[in-house]
Amino acid sequence: MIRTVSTPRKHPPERRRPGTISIRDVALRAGVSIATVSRAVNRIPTVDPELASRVWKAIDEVGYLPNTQARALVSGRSRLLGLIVSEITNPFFPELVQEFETLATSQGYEVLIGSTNYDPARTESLMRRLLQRNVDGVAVMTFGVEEDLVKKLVEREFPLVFVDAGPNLPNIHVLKVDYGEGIRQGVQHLAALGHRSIAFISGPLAQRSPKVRLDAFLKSMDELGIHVPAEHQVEGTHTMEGGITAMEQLLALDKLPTAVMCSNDMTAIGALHALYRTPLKVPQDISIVGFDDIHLAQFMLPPLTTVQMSCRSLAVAAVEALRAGIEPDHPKARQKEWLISTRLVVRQSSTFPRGSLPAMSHSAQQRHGPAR
Amino acid sequence: MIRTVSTPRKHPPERRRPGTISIRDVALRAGVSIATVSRAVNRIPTVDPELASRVWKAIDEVGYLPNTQARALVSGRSRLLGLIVSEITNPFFPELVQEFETLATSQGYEVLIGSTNYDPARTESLMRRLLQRNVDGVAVMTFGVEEDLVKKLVEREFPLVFVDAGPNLPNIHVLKVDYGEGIRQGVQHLAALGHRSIAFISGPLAQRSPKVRLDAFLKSMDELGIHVPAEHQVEGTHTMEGGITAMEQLLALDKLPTAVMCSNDMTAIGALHALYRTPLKVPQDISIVGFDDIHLAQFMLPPLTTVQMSCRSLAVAAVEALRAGIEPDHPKARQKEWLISTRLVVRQSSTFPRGSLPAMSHSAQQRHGPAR
DNA sequence: TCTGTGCAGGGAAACGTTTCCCGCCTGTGA
DNA sequence: TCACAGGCGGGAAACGTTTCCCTGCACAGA
Repeated sequence: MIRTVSTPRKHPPERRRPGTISIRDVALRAGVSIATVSRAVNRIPTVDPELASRVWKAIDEVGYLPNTQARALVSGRSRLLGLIVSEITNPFFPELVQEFETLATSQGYEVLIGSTNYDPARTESLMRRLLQRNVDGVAVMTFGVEEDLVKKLVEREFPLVFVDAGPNLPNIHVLKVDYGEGIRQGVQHLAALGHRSIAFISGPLAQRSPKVRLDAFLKSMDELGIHVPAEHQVEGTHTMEGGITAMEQLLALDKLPTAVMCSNDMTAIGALHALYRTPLKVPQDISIVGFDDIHLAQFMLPPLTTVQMSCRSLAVAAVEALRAGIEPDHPKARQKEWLISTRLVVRQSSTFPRGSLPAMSHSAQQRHGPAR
Repeated sequence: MIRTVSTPRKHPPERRRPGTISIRDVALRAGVSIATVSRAVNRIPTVDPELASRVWKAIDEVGYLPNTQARALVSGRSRLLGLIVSEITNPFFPELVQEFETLATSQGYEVLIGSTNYDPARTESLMRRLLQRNVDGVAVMTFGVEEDLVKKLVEREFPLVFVDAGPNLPNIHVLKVDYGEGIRQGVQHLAALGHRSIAFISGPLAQRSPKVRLDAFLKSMDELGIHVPAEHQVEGTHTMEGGITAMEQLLALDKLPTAVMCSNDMTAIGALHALYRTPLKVPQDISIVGFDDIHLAQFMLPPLTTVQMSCRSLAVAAVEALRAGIEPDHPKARQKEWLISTRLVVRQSSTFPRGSLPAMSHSAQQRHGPAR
């Protein structure tokens, strides 16, 4: 090692974790230069197979693991992805996190998860931390966080993935969820069963995605020529508590709707709970349809009819879109929008309204019939 | 800059992300050395206040954010904590993750979350990734993963936190959950109500924590002199599905128990669902008691009586124990065990067994009475 | 045999910090 | 006024990689 000007330091500090072994140890043991070790590790094809195998043997013997931070420092890429969700305790998100994590790690990325809890201060600090950690890209899966909260990331031209809508800028990818399709299926399913009085419990309408879901519902109803009175549009919070409260509002009406669609499954589950406390039976007295198809949905009583938005598709698209933004020669680097489809999953929380036998075939009637 | 031997490189590669600004830019702008900037940023008191404020002004103007990887590389500390859970989709864990994350980030640490999904291969790769990322410490909150899966971490003397039990080595901290206390309260609660035939649905007994919970139950029953026949100990999986299956096993018995304690809340919720499909009423015909007190528990029908293990206490202890292991002069550096208490939360899924009025005061009877 | 070409592999720069070490400046005491 | 002590701040080493550049060797062609 060549020293340039000053005298060598007297007491080189022992900062390394004792067990840590570096590329230098491998090079020493294999009798090659560290450059060659690096090339072998990164599977550069020009390295002599004989040398490479000596290197791999040495790596195995000393138990070498490349230091990711040094790698990141020099290569400028951290192989870290940020994943921002609204609240990790909402059961939809762990499922998404799990899929995202599995995909990302299988492709050599690590995931830093942050939940905003709808708190701007928390989001702000989250952004700063992600920037400091030099994440390669961030997926903002919040279904409607204010965009200016992430403007720091936008400014620095980070690869970003949004759901539903995002600023139209380079490096910004948007996962377009096709709410229309699934929600239309849901509305038509209820209409086909004979429902004409269908209420909707929305999410917090200040957010983008809940608004879009409500609009999709109203549009589908309009297509069928069914009027939705104002008192049949109730704003919830996308939580079970919100679903309970909203359902109680509907229950207080003079004339109950015969079916209720909900903006997400937790809301629907809340609605079910509110109904359990009444003499009303689901689905005989009132049909309930959810949205998301979280794992819990199929275990409800009755199992919840719901519109499925596949976590897996969302995660796959998010990871692929991020990689497209990160890796310059990715085949889909220019693709800005990624479509996520939704579809109805009919279970047992929906049937024909009491008293009005539907104009449908016998088999369909059976299929939609009550569970117990 | 002094070059030693070779000629300067001709085309210094442009690897930096365009928007990135380094400590050098700040130093330039503030007219000080990078050493001074570093000292100012780290609030070293010897730096002249006048200089420091110039530095902070410059930092603000250029929008400087220290690069964590470079910091980690030189300081040997990544300020990353690993958090290993069994499966993120089990509702207990997101609550824990949220608490842990909030605490860790408020103390300047970032969290890398990994779920093992009970898959050794996945765990293996998880460990390798954590080591490569140079985490400062790892909390293994799996309630019973095989210890040899983490032996790489143990070998390298990483600060580690286990739940319930771990190898007795330096740098290993153990969160001792006092299952006994809460479970005894649960058993005594049921016994006081008059139950003598109490079944237990355990978790997977190959794991450590489920075993400990079962033992605590048996011990408490033994203390009361109540015999537990073998067919009243059913092994579940700590999932809702497991709870359903296990409850169905119990329902198939000639003589039903009058109460069932469950090793976790998801199991209890599964048991409730299995019972909904029968004419039996909870709690009038059979009492159900859970364990964990997840958020969902209070929204069950009826709201679930359960033993609370505070996520928050667990997270607080885990983070503090990790810091104790990481920071050499932490006040509690020598503390190896951290006690987590549990306590019964009485809701409405437990009451006296049908037909046998309990020998208790009127007020108590009312308190434990059926909800609806 | 000599020159030219290609390429594998080694030396060292660079990434952005922290921190050691030393020089210089200021202030104090004789 | 000068010597000396103390402390602030700057220069540069070090962290563990990747990758540039260049050397030296093998081999081919004349």
